[in-house]
Amino acid sequence: MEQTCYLRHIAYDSVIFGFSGDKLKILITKYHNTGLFALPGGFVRMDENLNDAVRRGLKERTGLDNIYLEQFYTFGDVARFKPEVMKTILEANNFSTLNYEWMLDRFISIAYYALINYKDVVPTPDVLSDSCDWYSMDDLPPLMLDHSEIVKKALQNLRDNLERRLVGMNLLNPLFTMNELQRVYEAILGEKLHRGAFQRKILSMGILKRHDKQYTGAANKAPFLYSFELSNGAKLEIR
Amino acid sequence: MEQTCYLRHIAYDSVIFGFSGDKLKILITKYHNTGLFALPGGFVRMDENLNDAVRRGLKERTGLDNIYLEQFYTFGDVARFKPEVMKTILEANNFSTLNYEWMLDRFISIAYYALINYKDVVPTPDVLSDSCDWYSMDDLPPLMLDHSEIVKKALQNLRDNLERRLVGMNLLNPLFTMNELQRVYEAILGEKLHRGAFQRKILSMGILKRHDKQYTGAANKAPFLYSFELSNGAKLEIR
DNA sequence: CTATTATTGTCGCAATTTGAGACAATAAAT
DNA sequence: ATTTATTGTCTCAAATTGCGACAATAATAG
Repeated sequence: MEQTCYLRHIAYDSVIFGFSGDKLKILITKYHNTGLFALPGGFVRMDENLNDAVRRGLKERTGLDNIYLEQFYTFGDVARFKPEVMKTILEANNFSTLNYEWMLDRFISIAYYALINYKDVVPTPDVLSDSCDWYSMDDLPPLMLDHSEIVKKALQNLRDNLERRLVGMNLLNPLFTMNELQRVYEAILGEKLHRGAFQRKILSMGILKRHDKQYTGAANKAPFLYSFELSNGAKLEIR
Repeated sequence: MEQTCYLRHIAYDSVIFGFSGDKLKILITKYHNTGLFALPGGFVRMDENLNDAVRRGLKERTGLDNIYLEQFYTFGDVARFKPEVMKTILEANNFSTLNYEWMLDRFISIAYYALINYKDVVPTPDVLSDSCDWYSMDDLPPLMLDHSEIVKKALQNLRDNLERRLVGMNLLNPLFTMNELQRVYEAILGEKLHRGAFQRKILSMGILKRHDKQYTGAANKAPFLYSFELSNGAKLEIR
């Protein structure tokens, strides 16, 4: 983690979405001894693709490879330059600000959102953080710098892309019921959808493969399980 | 243009769209004595917002303020790091590579697209370029580095945003006919649209104000002129 | 002044998509 | 066997879209 290792002035932040208990959640880290909450982020090595840097960070935080990842905006206002904040974090961790002076510079942050299966993840804090935990989108702690704005824009982008790309299933198990999928869509869009119309629409797209029924033990008709599968050689991008 | 003035490793590129002769066009600059074509780009000052840097560059290139501008992607692959190219440009302009060594570093580029009224612009080359001219999207010269990819992605984004935001009119005069607007949409989407359906749809959105007719001298019914105007307090963002 | 021509604003109709409710099927409990 | 909750599917109305048609009209030609 030396100065020469990373591109100066460049950082990334990631909004990592998961779905649990009918709620859309994201991963938030908390820095040691500071009470500061932040999005998981990191820096780009000199010899590393930007996208690869983000995937590396995601791997460290979630243990997952092959995550659905989307870049959505780059934040570059001068107002986000607040060296005191970074200084606080470094000092709270007994990092000499001499060696890490480059971290006190102005940064531009490229923001990504990721969709992962909540169950697959054991959130792991990094060196500076003492926790990395899920928070419901409707119950986030106050975030440092402009991270609240980043989250807001991430959700906005996810919603916009929900129909065009077919990303809902990335938040679920490989096998899921129609009801689970609908609840994911409802959590993302923040509104109730009509069951019949939703089922009809999704099925008409021909991207789901139907499997055996799921017998949950509940006293009612068992739902089919589905997996995401392009039957014909259809492209992922709709339209 | 000294080293200390700009943020290292950070550049922007802009895809500036105009509409003329039923064609969608963009501005391309050509560097002195090199035969290299590129998108208009620039750097971010230490004390300057990223978005402001782009607007500053746009102002220099087009003379226009208040341009419709959209950030769409940040390109950060290592593969775009080709110091020879920049060196060629600097040497062709008799710029000492000593003073401009920072320009030979690896850069991450934040890409924007702009929509402007073709007629309003007198394209102006910068210090390093000997021309800044319009090129039809279907007849672009070979562009340096990954600039062709940037253009491709810009068009893709513009198309995706065309319905959601109502951006077509930014390429036209304040007063325009329905036919002109349709031709803009067709140029962007790259397909013919049905006249009746287009008119009905646009008018139903209630965002156009109808003005007097335009008597062109042609032997046919004169079309109405329209301007873009939100009648009720509607938001620009649709949906 | 009348006929012609090209283009415009608008309408009608069929086809398609969407919203909302209804109903039979069914897995498990009573 | 009956009840309960949920599922898959259907029907019908409402809204949207694709496509052609028609009258209106600005200028020109005769």
